[in-house]
Amino acid sequence: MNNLNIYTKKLRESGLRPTRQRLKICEVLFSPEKTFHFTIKDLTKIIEQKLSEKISLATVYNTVHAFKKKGYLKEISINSDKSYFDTNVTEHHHFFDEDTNELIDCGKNEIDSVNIKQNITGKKIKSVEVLVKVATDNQNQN
Amino acid sequence: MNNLNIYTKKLRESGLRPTRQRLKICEVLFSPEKTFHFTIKDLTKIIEQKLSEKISLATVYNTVHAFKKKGYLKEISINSDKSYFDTNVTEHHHFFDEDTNELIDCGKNEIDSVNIKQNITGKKIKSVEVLVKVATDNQNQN
DNA sequence: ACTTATATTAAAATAATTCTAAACTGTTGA
DNA sequence: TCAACAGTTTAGAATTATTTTAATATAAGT
Ligand SMILES: [Mn+2]
Ligand SMILES: [Mn+2]
Ligand SMILES: [Zn+2]
Ligand SMILES: [Zn+2]
Repeated sequence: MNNLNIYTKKLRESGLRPTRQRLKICEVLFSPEKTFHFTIKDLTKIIEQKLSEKISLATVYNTVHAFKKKGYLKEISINSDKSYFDTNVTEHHHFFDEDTNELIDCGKNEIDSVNIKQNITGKKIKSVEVLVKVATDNQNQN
Repeated sequence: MNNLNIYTKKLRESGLRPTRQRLKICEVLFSPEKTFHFTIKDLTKIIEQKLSEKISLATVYNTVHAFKKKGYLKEISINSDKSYFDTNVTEHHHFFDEDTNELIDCGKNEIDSVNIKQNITGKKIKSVEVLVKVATDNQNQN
């Protein structure tokens, strides 16, 4: 079974119609061997470059949100004014390079599992994630 | 020495002129006994309510960024399209209530110190913070 | 094929934040 | 004391990410 059929099946199973646009976006997001992080702008650029197809910005937003809702993408909290998304949907930690604004996965085995002693009444823990900010040593004294 | 003099001194020492607006904002941010989290919108609302003074939105932004640069405020990474600020500038962890969008401090003693085994070549760790997302148990299946 | 619910689209709307450029004010030193 | 200047405030415009709108197109079931 080729990728297209796999994506078609995956989408149908999620109750999402396998449209031309969604299949193209699946191809871009899920065919790379490695998972990666991206912004909507990044994704739009990749689509423009790798595909002959033009996909409207609204559709890119719609699709990314639909995929997130289905659990095929994760949104990452970064100190920034734009959203980052992650094709690695497992719970994991990140390094954030403040010099380059680059987000780097941190292997689960690189950080001991975080033990939380406190709990919020009536609330359940949905995720526990660590963000390690890094930068070059020369502290910028502006 | 009253608060105003303290803030005046603090600002002067930072190379910031103790203007009427900055002193008012200091009062709002730093006189409460407890630290707290806020957005620019929150702060603007507090200023409108608690103070006779009107402070322009641009000045609120300018001041918050100036205070952040001087280390009197911290910006918090939340999965959202607006920035949260924290008057607690010590390194600490947070709970984020996904139902209410509320940010709650997690005592340093409630989470064991996080040990990072990986390191990024040429980069220094600037901060290590944990974000615990919580929500009511009934998972929303939308 | 026909129907209908879904999806795509361009364009407009929204919302947070930053920029601009003019007016204002705190500080300094003659 | 006060002129001069750098730093600050301000309203409003600009920018940017994201969402909404409403019209058109398409997938899927009959
Ligand atoms: Mn910012
Ligand atoms: Mn969002
Ligand atoms: Zn990741
Ligand atoms: Zn806090």
